[in-house]
Amino acid sequence: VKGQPQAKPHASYRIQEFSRLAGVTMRTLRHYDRIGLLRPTARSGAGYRLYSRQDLARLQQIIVLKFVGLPLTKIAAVLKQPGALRETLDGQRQLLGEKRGRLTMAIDALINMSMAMSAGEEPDWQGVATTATRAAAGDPEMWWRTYRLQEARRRVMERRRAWNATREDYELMRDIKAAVARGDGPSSRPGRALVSRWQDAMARFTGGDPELKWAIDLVMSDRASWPGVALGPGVQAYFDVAMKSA
Amino acid sequence: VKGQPQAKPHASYRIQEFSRLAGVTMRTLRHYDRIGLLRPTARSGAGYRLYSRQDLARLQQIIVLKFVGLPLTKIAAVLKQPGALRETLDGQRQLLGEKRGRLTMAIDALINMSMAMSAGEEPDWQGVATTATRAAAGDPEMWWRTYRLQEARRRVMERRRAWNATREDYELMRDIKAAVARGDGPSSRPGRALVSRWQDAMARFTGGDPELKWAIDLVMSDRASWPGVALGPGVQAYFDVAMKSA
DNA sequence: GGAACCTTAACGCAGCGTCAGCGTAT
DNA sequence: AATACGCTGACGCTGCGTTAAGGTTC
Repeated sequence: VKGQPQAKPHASYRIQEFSRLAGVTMRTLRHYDRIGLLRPTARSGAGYRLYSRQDLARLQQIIVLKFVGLPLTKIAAVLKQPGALRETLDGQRQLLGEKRGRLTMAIDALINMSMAMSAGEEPDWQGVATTATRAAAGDPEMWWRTYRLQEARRRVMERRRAWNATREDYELMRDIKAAVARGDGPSSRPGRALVSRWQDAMARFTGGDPELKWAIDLVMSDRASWPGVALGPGVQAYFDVAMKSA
Repeated sequence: VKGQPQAKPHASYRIQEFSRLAGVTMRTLRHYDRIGLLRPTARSGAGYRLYSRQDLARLQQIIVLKFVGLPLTKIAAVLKQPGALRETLDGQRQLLGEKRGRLTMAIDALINMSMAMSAGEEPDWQGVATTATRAAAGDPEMWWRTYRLQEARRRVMERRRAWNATREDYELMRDIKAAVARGDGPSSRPGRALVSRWQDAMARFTGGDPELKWAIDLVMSDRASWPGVALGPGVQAYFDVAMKSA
């Protein structure tokens, strides 16, 4: 009755074959069906689920979104409203970054405990407990901020290594310094042009990476602790404006 | 009846005060009580839970162990058998490292998708899906290993930056090279002494950090891809023996 | 006697794994 | 008639949050 050799035309995969094809379990597929996340294209007379190629494409999207940590309900939402995808993913990136920060803290705690025990001491339960409760509460206390800052610095440095500044960039810095020296602020007429040039440069630097943008923002907002890299308050003002309106 | 001003002597904290003291919710305390993880020292006549200082100490240990990702059942186990603590923590370190690796992969995936979308393209759903299923399965395929390797390299490099080699270390390397040149292998009589010196040096380098040891092992086992750092197969043999028997 | 505090019991949550009990295709 | 495959419940798991309905202390 069926003759096609390769391409199954319609909705020809039964659940087992389909699950192996996609690398998920059958139980998962039934679950997705029940909650309405991925309904098979058709059902056989006996009620067998019949999946198609389109189903596979959709399932792969689901897998990816699950991999980046989205809950199934949000996955359903973004698949229904693809316009919100960008935003959702960017938010997710932020979130994963924080998670990684906490993981790093936990790993560091383990290292410290390990070292203490190697030295025959008791681990500092109380100290770690304080850090832990703060981190769990998402408390923006010193410790936590420090970690986010570290992560942010790491990212900015990484990017900077892979980056080679163009002549434009140097000219921009020169022009901004000159403007500051003349007393032109970022909201003056020539200043606004500089701000927009700065934004362009930043966009090139970040490559449209919002996490990197956040990182830069974080690092710059910590300028109090920057040692010798004083840009001067005038230049700083340019940065602030460029950042806020970007 | 009670007169002590500061130090509550016996079991004087009721649940609310105690929860605030420790930074956990009352519900959590009740939960721990029910599952037998942390029973209050006493109960009042009316059945109120009464916690003591010892309870606080134990709770802090629990908090720490939870922070590093141990499930409550395992926490109960290691608190009952403190001898297994070392091992448990080391295993946990390994596990968290892997988790962080997967998080990094997810973040990278997000970055790639973000870049694709910025360029007006569709994200590579299928490609990411493959990676995702492999990572989820803990599949020791290329990708996965690559990530573990990257992490391992990062750790070794980090440590190396903070490390300054002593004269002993240089002498050790010289001696080993000499031994190899003479044809003495790691199982020869003089060779065994060198192996044990190497182990000592490694112990100093890792500071008793098993994750770092794993990292070194991983990086070294990938020697095929080391570019110019050829130690020569003779030296390599020393390393392998030292590593295996450490 | 009212406010603040305590108790137990029980449902809900996310994302499936894992039976159990029963049809279907071949 | 055996075997592999499919179906729908329904409970279990983790670590609590969150009512609900009621006692205790001051």
